[in-house]
Amino acid sequence: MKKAIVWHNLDLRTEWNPALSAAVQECDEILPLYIYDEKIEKLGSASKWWLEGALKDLSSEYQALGGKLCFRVGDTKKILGELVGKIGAESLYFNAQFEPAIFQLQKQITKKYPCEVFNGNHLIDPREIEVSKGKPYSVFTPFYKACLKEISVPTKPPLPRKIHTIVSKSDSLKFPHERWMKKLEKNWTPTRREGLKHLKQFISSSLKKYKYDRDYPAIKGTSKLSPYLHFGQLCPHEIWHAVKGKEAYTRQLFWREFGTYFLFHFPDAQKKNWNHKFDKFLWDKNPRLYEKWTEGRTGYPIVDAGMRQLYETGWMHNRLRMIVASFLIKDLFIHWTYGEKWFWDTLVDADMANNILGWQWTAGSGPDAAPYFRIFNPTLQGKRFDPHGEFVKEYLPELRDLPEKWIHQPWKAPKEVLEKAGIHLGKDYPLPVVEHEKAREEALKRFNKIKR
DNA sequence: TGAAATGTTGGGGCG
DNA sequence: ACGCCCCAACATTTC
Repeated sequence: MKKAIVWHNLDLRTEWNPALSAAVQECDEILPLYIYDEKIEKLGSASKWWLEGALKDLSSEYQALGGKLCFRVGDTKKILGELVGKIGAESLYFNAQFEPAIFQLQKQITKKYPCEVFNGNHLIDPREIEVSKGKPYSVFTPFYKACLKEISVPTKPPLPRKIHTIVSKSDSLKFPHERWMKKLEKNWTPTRREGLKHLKQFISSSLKKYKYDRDYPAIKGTSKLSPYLHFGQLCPHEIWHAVKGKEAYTRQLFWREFGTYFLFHFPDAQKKNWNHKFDKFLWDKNPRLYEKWTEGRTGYPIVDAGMRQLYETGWMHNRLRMIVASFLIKDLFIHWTYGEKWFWDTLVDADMANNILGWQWTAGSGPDAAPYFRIFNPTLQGKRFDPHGEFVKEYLPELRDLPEKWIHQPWKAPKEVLEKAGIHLGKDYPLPVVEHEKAREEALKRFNKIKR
């Protein structure tokens, strides 16, 4: 009788799960286990909400297979040690995680117990992409090309209709609920079935025009698969096969790989500027402005609409992530780590590596980053990517009656236009908290100081 | 996965 | 008819 533990991490699915498939094939009985360990990674609010739903869903997937998932809260090593002894497990099966803390933990576990480790959550293994001149890739395109040259994506691993699991006592699946999470319930269903539905729908209706549509927040042109991918309810391998050949989308899948690769090779980047020149940058501490940014009350409609979409739905369109990030950093001079924290807490797809890469990219301190002088003009970005103001009006109903011409710059609208639209600036909708043109000049000055 | 400043060109108005 | 000027429209450079 061979017994083993299947240790789930961010692979909350039974199908398309190489670790689980191998365990079921090679063992007589398994104990499927998920451990929530805050010492390894403390989740944000939105992630906790999603995790709870995803674990419920995983439980029911196991039930459908005639098995049962064990869920525990606490210290991973302690719990694993206890369970290995209790059930007499010969080995552990799991999919690799490459975030620094969990990677180190998995490494230690591997030394302690016989383990079978698989790559179930990523298209590439960051250790296997050849580094050039002894250094990891720090530019996306060559990295991407190297991946495509190396890559061989496995096909679906087999999983029997019925599996035998060992039942062990579980902790409660419930996280404390915040009132805010009601908003998430309205917008998301955190199950694999729903993820598959999104995938199917995306392929049939948006994939063809993805390259163009993905930049327009008013168009539902993106896949919205990110939370399902993050929690491993969908496997990147199955997405790869499903969208095969669509370069614009595949490229985005590889930005996720690049994020993982980047943080794996530069774990310090989690807290510190990857480019140390930026350590000398003069940031402002301005809690009042930061708060206005989080609330979507900066007076720049495209920024505010993005921030409110995030708060209302737990998700933000990619184009807007770039715009609001540029605004926080280059118009308000607030350190990127503040933005990173807010995203971590509120995004349902909050992913450590992607989040860090995204923010360092915007700040200019990351690899292959936007040059410091690349500063988004929120009015122009609005006009370009939400030309009719449809998106802005969806999240800023107070601007509903403002004509297209002024929708991205209400402060410039003539008095009578504002009156007719029923808007008293500074009351119904804020005046701009900073003047972009001046902020831009100031940003260039400050960036110039650290250039050299 | 920028935007502003500066440079160049060419058509049309006009003396 | 010609040259001059103006200024879009586009291209290039700079931050």
